Amino acid sequence: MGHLKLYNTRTRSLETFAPLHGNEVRIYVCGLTPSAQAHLGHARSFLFFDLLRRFLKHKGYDVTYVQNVTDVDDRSINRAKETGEDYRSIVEGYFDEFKASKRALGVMEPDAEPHATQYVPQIIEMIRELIAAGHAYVVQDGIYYRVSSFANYGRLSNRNVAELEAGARIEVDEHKEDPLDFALWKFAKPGEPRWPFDPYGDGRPGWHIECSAMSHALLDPQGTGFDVHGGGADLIFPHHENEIAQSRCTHQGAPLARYWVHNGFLSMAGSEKMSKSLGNVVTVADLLAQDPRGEIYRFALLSAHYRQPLEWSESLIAQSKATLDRLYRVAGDATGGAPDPAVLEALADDLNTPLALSRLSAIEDGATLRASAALMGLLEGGAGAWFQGEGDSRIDALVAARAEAKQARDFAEADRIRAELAAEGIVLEDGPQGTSWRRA
RNA sequence: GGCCCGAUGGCGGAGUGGUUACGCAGAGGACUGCAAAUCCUUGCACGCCGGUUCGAUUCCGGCUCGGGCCUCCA
Repeated sequence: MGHLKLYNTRTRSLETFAPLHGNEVRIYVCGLTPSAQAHLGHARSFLFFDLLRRFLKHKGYDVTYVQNVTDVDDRSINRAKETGEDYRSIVEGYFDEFKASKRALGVMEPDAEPHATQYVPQIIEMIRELIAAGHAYVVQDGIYYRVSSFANYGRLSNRNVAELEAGARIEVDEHKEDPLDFALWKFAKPGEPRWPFDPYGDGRPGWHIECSAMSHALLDPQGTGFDVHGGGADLIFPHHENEIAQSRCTHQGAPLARYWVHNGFLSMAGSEKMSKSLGNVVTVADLLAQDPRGEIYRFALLSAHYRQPLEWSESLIAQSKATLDRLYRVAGDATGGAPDPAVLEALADDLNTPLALSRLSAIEDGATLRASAALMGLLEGGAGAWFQGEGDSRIDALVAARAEAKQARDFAEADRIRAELAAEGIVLEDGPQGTSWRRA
């Protein structure tokens, strides 16, 4: 075991992880564009990278984790136009909601959460460099990256430019030299948010350049590359391909990141990838309304390997809840254990969480179980919190009344009380120390 | 059309060239006033067709089916 093996999209193989510099691990994950409500699929991605981060920290690495926020884009601007609201309040609203969801799932805060609009100077600087080097050109509606100027374009996603051009749709925008060229800067139309960029014109950054500029500013000021770049599998092309093109051309050709890590998608049962446009979304808030124990959903999301598709269903939730219930019973209130090597080994194997979760089930010692589960951010609540709720005097009174009835061998009354509680989702368990209760 | 990934028992989901995943659900038993929880026992499997092999769910090829990307996307 020992070393982490991680699947690298760039080489399409499992590699043994080693940091670029000493004990430092620098991770950049493409975050959210909060111009619409985020859903569970987004949560899955950030939950996975949270796990990677926790694991590397556990391994003793000094991890810096950066996750950006694309706080201005076409969609938020359009929504602002429709509703008359400021695009910033739209973005902030969705972003705050999503932060709450992440908290509920036990996802740690990133070390930095740069917003694109805070890095406009750095973005502009990078665009200037690209123009100066002949990698970008200015036309009527914006500034574009010249894909043909970068020989390695397509390397990450295993595509070649000729095929991409053959398959490219006819662009509405005929200002570009080539359909594959992408926007670095979009000139502002009347009423749109704008930042000055002399001498070319006011406007806003394109999506791809934001990530190149922010990872450079926060993780890699030397431009020699950082360790892990992550995101959803749908970002491989074109987003990450474009980032590489931009960054390598401004960093004397150094690779942008050593490991490229991508997670698979979440779908609804019998459906395609979860997405707003298909209307098949579930939000974390929806789930929390059903059962506020966010850990259930964390567990459920970890039950499939991160690169595999995961089909979300009611039965997955029920299974996760049942398993977690049992784990909490085994864990009890034990503390001070060390993680089980078998769990560590499973996680070291490309974060094989389904295997790690099954290893967890085999642990009999409460302290070991808790320490092992903690690696995945699980079982972090007290056993009492999970089972008992927080001392409800009404329920306690009913339980006491039932005990009396039992004492008097009035089982009809005892069962009536039990049924009454069961109707509101309270399950009673009689043990040697008396009766305890939990929420079903 | 191009590129990529997957196909395991009722469900989720590992793994392996020849013997057990594991969890949830189910069945039987113990315990219980009856339950619940717990413990014991237990049934159920490797998409199809070829090939390699003494032997393949595991390796190779083909096929079928499913998913993803090729346009904004976690």
